[in-house]
Amino acid sequence: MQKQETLTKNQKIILDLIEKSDQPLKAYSILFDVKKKGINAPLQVYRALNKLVKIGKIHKIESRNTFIACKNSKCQIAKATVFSICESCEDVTEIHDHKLSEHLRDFKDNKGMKYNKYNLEFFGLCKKCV
Amino acid sequence: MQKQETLTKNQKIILDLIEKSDQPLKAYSILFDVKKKGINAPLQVYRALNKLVKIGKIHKIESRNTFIACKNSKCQIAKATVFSICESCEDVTEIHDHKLSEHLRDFKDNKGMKYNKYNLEFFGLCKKCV
DNA sequence: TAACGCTGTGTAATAATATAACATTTATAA
DNA sequence: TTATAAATGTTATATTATTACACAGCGTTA
Repeated sequence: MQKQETLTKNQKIILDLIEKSDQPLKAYSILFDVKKKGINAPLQVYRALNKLVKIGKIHKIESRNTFIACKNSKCQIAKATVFSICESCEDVTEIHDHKLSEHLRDFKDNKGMKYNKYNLEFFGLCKKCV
Repeated sequence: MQKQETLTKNQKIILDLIEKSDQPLKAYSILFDVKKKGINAPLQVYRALNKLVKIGKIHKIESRNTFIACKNSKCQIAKATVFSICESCEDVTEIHDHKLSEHLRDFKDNKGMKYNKYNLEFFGLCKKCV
């Protein structure tokens, strides 16, 4: 078990906000929203975001510079992430596919590289936008 | 066949530079390097980069905001990219793994999403940095 | 208790990445 | 030739993220 009780005030405020949104949020939109709670500077937001990413509570969507809560309770460390992104409406969903995860986890290149993490982003059009 | 002869002057200058580097380059470091060739503004660089990405000559490493040439002559459109990234020395290699590509290409989620592109980034430590 | 290391805080300034808006030019196609 | 799509050059600005510094809180341990 991870000790999630140890989140600090700022970290909790920001995690709460992200968890309440089903879509990814941008750092500066988070900043705007938490100003009423006394968080005033970008750095305060980025520090909390970095920590939350580190402990696997949220993920960063690299191609969009946004942050989304991890719904998978098992996913305690951000080692392996797969997202589906609609290029029209920007809707993002985290994918948990056992078979795919297996393949990615087991992947070996021919360079002797030691992997500890991966991030996969699928792009396309969702049902609504097709 | 793609008509690669149709690259414009700016596009050629920037593609040349990226191709000569075996490691990914940042937009503003490219800008610095091409100033002597009369390219003066960020937008000129970004326009060329975007075009080159679009036609598959280069790829963007999303987690690093850098651009790397595609060594695979078949890779004419940037639909499917896999990179290995060393978190210590930041060395980046493009991976072409047939089996992996098959799995990714064939991936279907349960949302009825229509994919046209994916990007996968593996992180770890390269031989030198282990 | 005191000294230390570690993590987090608050604040100001600034760096790094990327785009908007506009006028103009060049290339391609009808 | 005209028109139309794509690229250019330029200025300004938006967006994303970090550096630097002073300090507070907490657990360890000497």
